[in-house]
Amino acid sequence: MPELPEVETVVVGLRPQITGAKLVSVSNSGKNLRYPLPDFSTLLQQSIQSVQRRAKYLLFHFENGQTLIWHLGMTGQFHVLRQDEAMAKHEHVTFMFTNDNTLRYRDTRRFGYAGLCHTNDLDQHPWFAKLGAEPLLDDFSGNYLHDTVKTRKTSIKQAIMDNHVVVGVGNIYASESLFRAGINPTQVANSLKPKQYALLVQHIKTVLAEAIEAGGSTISDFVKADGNPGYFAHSFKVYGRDKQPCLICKIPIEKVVLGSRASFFCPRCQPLK
DNA sequence: AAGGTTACCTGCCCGC
DNA sequence: TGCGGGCAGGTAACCT
Repeated sequence: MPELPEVETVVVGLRPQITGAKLVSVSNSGKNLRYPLPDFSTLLQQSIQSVQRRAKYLLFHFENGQTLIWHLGMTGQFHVLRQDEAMAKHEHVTFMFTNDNTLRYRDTRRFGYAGLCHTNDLDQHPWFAKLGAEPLLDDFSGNYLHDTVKTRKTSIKQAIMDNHVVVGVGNIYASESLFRAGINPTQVANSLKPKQYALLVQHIKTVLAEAIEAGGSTISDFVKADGNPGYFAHSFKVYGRDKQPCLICKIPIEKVVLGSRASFFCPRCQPLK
């Protein structure tokens, strides 16, 4: 489900609701997520000091120097609810706080996963150690992208969806940023012109920033922490628009499968070179 | 080392 | 109406 803008939206929504809250108990459905859940007992009686995003992970920093790391997978959702509100279908973890609030984790497909790590050791954690650049930071540049994919013969779309290259760009925003940059998704990653790497980087940054501004993209089940959908899906120019007219040149948008992921592009606006 | 395939899981939509 | 196949926003363990 969530790419970087959706995770950022969840973090921004949760932050004011749970920062400072002291954890009193944790319960779970008994079903595993992608991996077994961590032992939450060291977090009991600890307050959440801050909530951050890194790549597509949520980070909950606790006062004892531990960080709860959480990935939403494809269908993960967090909701802050009162303690007396009933457990929803597919709700798998419930965190109870001293202020009568609860943080609930729902995940239909259970591709989400969580882990615990000392905050100072986050960079060495296996989930983070090999990650590429954060797309919204200045070190993600045309030169960086060019240098990072110079040995890659895969498609440019698969390259920008690879966490080792740049984090947070999933299937939707990969197609959308390539359209904006006028680059064909099937183009071999190391064959772009220098200016195209810079252009693509610029468009990845702007499309992600615009999507964050819109509260993310809701296709079927993404919801913000307040339970409402994000609105960026209305701004899709190619994603899911197979056979519909290009918004620029009116010829039909095409669909191609790359790395077993659907990819959408305009053959005229994104010529293969 | 890069790249292809498979697996994890549920729900929905489509065609027969 | 029912069933099977394919597909869905992600990641990583395996192979070659």
